[in-house]
Amino acid sequence: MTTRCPHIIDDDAAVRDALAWLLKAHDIDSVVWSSAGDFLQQSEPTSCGCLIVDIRMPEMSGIELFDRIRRQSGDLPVIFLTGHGDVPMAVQAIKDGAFDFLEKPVDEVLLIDRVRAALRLGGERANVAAHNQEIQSLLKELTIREREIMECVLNGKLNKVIADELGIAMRTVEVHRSRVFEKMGVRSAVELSQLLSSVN
Amino acid sequence: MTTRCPHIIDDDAAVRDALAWLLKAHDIDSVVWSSAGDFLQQSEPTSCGCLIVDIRMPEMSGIELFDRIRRQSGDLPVIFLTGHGDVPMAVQAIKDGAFDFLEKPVDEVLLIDRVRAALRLGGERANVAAHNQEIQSLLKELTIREREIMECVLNGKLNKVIADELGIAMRTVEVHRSRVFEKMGVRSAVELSQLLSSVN
DNA sequence: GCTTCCATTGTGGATTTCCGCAAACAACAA
DNA sequence: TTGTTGTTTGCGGAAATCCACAATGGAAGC
Repeated sequence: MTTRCPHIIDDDAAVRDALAWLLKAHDIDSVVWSSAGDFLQQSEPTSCGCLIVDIRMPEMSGIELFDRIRRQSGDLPVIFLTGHGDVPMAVQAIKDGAFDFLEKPVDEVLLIDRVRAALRLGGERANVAAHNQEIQSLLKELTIREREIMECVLNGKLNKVIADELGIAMRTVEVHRSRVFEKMGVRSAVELSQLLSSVN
Repeated sequence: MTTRCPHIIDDDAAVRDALAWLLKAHDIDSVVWSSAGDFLQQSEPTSCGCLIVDIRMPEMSGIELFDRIRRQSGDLPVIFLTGHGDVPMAVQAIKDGAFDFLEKPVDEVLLIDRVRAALRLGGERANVAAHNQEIQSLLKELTIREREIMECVLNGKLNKVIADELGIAMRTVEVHRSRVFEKMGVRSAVELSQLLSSVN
């Protein structure tokens, strides 16, 4: 929830400074990196609102970087910049979930617009991710048995049925069920179902 | 559930016949159209599994067609073919939800692969759409009051609370609630919640 | 050995849901 | 006028949920 801003990755110092300057001229602070590796290792995950990546880099290509970001930094909106892009590359990037794919020289107005949109989307995604994170940590608090009972409850089974299937007393099911609700912070099976519907 | 196959739209008879022949050589039947308008007006919606569209057409461009398909025929996977495509066009197409964007001359193996994938996706989408259609038609059977009570139930409210909020007797709520379950073909609030989670 | 956590079960009562049977009232169509 | 549909309500009982209080046994950790 802090100051999420675009991070620029480009091996050409002149280019990335020009980009940063352009953004700054539109009141957008940014962070620059000279390589994808530096970004992945040193960047503060919470500071990054979107990525602007030059696709023609030594060491690690933008596409390759994109793959790693998917795993590490969650789903950050990535704007690819390229001087030598072709259609298949652009298609693949977008299909893989890139936010945009722009050719250099890029129209300034267009770029600023896309950066703003990417930051907006990045913020939304971060919120969703944070929410999912909360749910996951709640789920982690459940014991195995509780998770088991929860599954049954989510399948709409009655306590009696669950008790029968698991070969335990109904009272036990009630206790687990109650504890699941308590730990998950809900008060009914419906709430639980809706809470988890966004995750699963 | 009948024989969904690719539909080819191209104003050049030689091209579309060549495409149809190529597909046939791989055991894929297809239907050809000489214009987007013809397709939109005359095609049987249930016969179409995916679209192969040349983007350089008179009358109506592929992009324009794509827009109309979105509205009319649901979400059919669309493979764009183009001889003069550029990166921005491709990016826009994919972002708008096109299945793929291929440049001519297209590699035969690649095309066949993409067509097969598009057909597969088209089948899945058709199933999902059919399922949603069913749910929608079920929802349409509900009376206004029933929908109202359903909303409350989905919010996890107890009958007592609902009755209080709506200023009616608890028994009335029970009746509506019961009828909602009956009409929607579920047996509990949880099932109802999960049934609707995919739609809403 | 002791503590903590987990799973288990019981009793008993309050609350809620589920449901059949019965019926009143209004709006609207045949 | 008659019939249908939607909304409303009551009664009463069976079934299920919710919950406080109380307790046992096993496994893991200190």
